[in-house]
Amino acid sequence: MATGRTHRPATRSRGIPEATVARLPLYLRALTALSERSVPTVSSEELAAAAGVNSAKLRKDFSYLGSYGTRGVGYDVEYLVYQISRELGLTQDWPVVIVGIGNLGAALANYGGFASRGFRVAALIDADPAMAGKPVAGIAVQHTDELEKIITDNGVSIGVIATPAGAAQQVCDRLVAAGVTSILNFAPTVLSVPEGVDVRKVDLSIELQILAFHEQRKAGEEASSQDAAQPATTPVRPAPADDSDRKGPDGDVPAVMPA
Amino acid sequence: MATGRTHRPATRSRGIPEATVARLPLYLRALTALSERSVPTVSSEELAAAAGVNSAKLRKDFSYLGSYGTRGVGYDVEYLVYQISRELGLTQDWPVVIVGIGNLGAALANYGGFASRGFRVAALIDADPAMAGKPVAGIAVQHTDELEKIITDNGVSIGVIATPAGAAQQVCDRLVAAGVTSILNFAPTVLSVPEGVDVRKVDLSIELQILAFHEQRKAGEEASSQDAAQPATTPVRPAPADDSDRKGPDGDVPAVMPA
DNA sequence: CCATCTTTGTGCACGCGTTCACAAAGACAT
DNA sequence: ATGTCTTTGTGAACGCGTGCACAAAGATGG
Repeated sequence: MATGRTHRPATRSRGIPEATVARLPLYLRALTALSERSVPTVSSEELAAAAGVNSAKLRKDFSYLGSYGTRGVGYDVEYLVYQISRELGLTQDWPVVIVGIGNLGAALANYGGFASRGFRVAALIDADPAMAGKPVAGIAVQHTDELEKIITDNGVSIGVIATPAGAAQQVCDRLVAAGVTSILNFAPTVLSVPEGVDVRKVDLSIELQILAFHEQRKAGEEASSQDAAQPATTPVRPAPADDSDRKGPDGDVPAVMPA
Repeated sequence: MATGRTHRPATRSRGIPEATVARLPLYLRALTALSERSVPTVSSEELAAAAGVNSAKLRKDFSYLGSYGTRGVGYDVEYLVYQISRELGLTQDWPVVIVGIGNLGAALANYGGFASRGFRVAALIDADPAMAGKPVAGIAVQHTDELEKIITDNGVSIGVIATPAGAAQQVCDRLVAAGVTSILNFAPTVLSVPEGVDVRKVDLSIELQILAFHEQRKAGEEASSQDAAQPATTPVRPAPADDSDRKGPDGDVPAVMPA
């Protein structure tokens, strides 16, 4: 996923497919809920329903971890919680730093799900000197100048970037230089990192745009013609030397455009 | 389930693959930046680098939209911005409601990227009566009781859920019943919705757990054995008939072993 | 101990997505 | 015009992920 250049297999994570890894937290959450209700065992069918996936997929996912089920019975909830936690590395403590304590950064710092499972907010960092010392979520914000020291002193390997887009790459570079090897990026920018550093991005506006696409498709089966027909700026084609037999702006793939 | 048609095409959105749709916002962002710098044209190679993807992939993605490039030159930036915007449905206005104005909800309401491109925060809704009338990001929070009326009056089709997990499904149901057909879910829960409703989820702790997995792998190439060996609760196996030679909690290298 | 029933674990096939590699198309110089 | 050079658009191959369908494994009852 890293925006680096080389194309890593990315899926050869010790034999466990990336798609499976992405679902393990989902299973873990469902299992934890069952555990709190003292449910001793669960079948793949039940657990799959709770996690919102196909039961065959769930069984195949678990098969990558080992044979932890009992045929005819199902899976032992507690045991599975432990196994998945261990596989995800949640049995150890992960100190995390959040850089950029604006609205979003503060919300993340206050987010309960953070500290709940293995993750601990080691520090909050912001570039604004006025923020320094101010407590957010019970933790005093520190200035960006301290970044390198904080990372090394606390052995932080996971960083969260919640800065404006303009500062993200610079912050990223400093985090990586200081030893961070996993980054969760909330800034709307593509981060480029060296090989071996993982980057995952959470991008609000991208998600909304994807929804808008499907929404338009759903609504625009027969009534979307006038909306996009007259934009502010006329969609003039770049005028390619010869404009005679162009297929037209809509080309051969009319997509949503009415015939 | 999707028993209606051919088992959930999901990707047959009129010829444009889902994976491509997910990248269009990325291209659009890079193109917008170029546009602001008054760059007239851009090659697939340059744009791909800016978006952090492979150039062949980018060209193929664009080919689904039509033939908008000029061989030997590249793509006209302005024209492409328009085409992608139109394809994503960003040439029209999308009123959005945010339900759950806690730390996260408030941060989302303040998020600039929201209103910037086609999306408009039509209302903020919270279940806490004390919040009602209080302005957040310049908009007065309204009580949950008004939810249905707000949706229908404003013609809202996109809803953002930023409530606690416990309330998410209920809120979701009400949104859908009121006419919302696209939901962006920030609550750590699996939402179940009827056919025809799109749900995208943004889950902080899942992203962190995925990072932790890779982090553990990177760090644990030779030192991960003792960490998980002594958990608080001993990972007792559910005691199957035979417990002889289990691979053990840290006997990794399970199933698939690369040749 | 045997028969039956439940549920796991997985072989297999299929389809989507990615990438390579190259022919087609157009710009540009002569 | 013609040739050369650049860059697009895409055919084809390959690999990953998904879901079906079933045999193996174990529980349970007689």
